[in-house]
Amino acid sequence: MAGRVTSVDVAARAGVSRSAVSRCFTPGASIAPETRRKVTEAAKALGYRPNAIARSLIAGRSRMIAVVVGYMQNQFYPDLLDRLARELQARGYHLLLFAASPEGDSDALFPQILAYQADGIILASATLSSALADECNAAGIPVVLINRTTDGTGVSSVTADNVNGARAVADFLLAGGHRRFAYVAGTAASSTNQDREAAFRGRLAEAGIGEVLREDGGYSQEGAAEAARRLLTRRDRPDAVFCANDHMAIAFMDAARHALGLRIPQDVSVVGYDDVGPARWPSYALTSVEQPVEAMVDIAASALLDRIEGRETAARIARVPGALVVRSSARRPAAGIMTIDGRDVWTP
Amino acid sequence: MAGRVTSVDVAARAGVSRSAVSRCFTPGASIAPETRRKVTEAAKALGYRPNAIARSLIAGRSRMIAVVVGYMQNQFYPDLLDRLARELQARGYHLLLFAASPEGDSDALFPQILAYQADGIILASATLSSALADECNAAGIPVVLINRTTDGTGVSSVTADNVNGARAVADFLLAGGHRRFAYVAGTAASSTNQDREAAFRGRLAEAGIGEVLREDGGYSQEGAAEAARRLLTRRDRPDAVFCANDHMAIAFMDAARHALGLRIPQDVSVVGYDDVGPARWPSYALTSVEQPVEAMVDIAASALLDRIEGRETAARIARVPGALVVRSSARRPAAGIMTIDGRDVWTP
DNA sequence: ATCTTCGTTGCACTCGTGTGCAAGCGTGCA
DNA sequence: TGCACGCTTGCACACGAGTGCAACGAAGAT
Repeated sequence: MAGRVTSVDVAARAGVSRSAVSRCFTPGASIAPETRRKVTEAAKALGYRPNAIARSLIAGRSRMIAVVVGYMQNQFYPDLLDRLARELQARGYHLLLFAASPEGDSDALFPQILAYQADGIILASATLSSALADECNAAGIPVVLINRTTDGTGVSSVTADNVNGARAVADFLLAGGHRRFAYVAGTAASSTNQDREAAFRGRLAEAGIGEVLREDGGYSQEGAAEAARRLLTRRDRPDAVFCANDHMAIAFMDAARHALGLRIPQDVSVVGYDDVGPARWPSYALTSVEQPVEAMVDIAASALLDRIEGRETAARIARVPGALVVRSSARRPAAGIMTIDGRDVWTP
Repeated sequence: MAGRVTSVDVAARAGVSRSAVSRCFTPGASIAPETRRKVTEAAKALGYRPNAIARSLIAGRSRMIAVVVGYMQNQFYPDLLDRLARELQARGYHLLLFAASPEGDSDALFPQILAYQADGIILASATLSSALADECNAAGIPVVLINRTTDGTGVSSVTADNVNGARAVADFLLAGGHRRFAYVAGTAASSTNQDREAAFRGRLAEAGIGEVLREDGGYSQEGAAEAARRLLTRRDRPDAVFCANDHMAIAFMDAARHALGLRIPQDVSVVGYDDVGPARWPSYALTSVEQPVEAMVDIAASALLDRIEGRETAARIARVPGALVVRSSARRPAAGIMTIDGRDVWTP
């Protein structure tokens, strides 16, 4: 029962006081080398590990970060979670995972997060209600949103540079000679979706394209497949479709090919957003704007920990640029594509 | 600063002792209705939430379950994690997530799991070293392995019924008239891989097939693609390939089609294991043995919580059956396929 | 030899909550 | 009316560790 060893046991065996044991495990505390040796030895012999729970109680910091995720079908979120767990572990923090129910009653999570004294909270979902973020912020818990922004002040956020990303998609499709455009939307209320749609339409409008078809895919594959059926059976079928994320783009492609018998990109070009793993699978070879998971995690972790550890008090709003990775799901323009590190990238 | 409200504040406002506050939030404690009302009112007014950390300290139970995952590329694991988080939340537990490094030095996690006083631990990976499981078990922490078994006693495990699953694959491929078989292996040391391979070979041997080609895919897509290149460029190319999981089967199919120009299933039949989301995507339509996430999570959670809460002391070894879902990545036998709940299932 | 100084140590209090124990109170029965 | 019983309640201790404070000892300075 190694789990039941306390500092009292170690102190007794080492012949010192309990304070000495505590100081031995507290970096920077005043302790004689000889005492440290005795304590370390006794601790090892007994298999002693300081109880993080008790430490949290007195320190007022749990070194736990609550992470709330919505759904995991979109490979972007598992990747994010994986990186996040490693990054936080490396920095001495741990990750308390909460799954928000799809209906968005994530408010029920607030008391639980509070109860566990999480030092910070990361909301990783484009669709979570921002009420949770505001509540936590009001309670004094630093919050970082990933893949979403909010109007509430004091809340940090890390997103892709959706505006420039969506503009690049518009430029890329225009350069490819497309004429009839469509947008398959994610959840309309999500800021990420709004930014992508507005920037895409805006750039097209600058180029004189006023009409952009629109279908709501609700960030789901069923929604995207349905959108494909509706868009691609129109008489004035679009020849270029921008899906709000890869997860939907893949379902869109599958529906176009297998349900409607169309060829990609000959009959219709498809572009996604995220550049997740499956986008690279040869069956899709999806042209997509990358959302750099590593960079986003680094920034999110730093923003959160800087606030938790008091190095900074202001909220940080970060927009991370990502390349438009060109593969073969969309007609390629004659110029503007460069190969960088083995990837074809749109650089007009 | 709603987070700084303690039971002392609530007691003062309600005009009762701190004990009364505690009892108000302890199910089954002796407390008068009127007192409860006063406490509840004061608590609500102050935004009081019992501190789970302090509660854990005194109760000796943290109501946290450590979950260790290996990698998240294989969609099975995100799905598992998602279900697990919801199930544990529903039962009043929370999930402390640990990402094990791919090299398998997951032993560094042991002290951390111990320090946080996790009530139990779930190891969700086919490839994690069982040393961690044995250490936790020795420390008196209930352990459940998912997707892996171990020889160590006292450790519960939940796996698919790999033996019957792999046998079904062999039967299915034999019924489809295939002659030359190959197996793309996962990590050789994983019990899941061993079970699947042995059962597959065993069943084929019973049918008089002694030779089964083998390539190691190491549970990675790169490995599977390489395996495809090696197997499918042989003079005696196999006409039926069983991949140890869907994640590899998908990469195998992509390599076969796009790198080698083969048709599936005309030139080669492919069968996977797990029946993850992408297996259903029309581009793959992968025939695969299902690994029922919901059932596995239910069993794992019950097995763990029954031990934690003292209802049971023995370890439980569960093998969950899963159907062989027939799609079009493998030649279909003339008979033996039934449609159940909209799925084509192999039922010889 | 005496005083000062600095590093080290232990005492005791603290974090926020659960709970055994005994006292308090009200009620029902004889 | 008196007694016993049961439900409530508060006191006090416990959980396991961090830390300010004062005392202690050794070493250096005068």
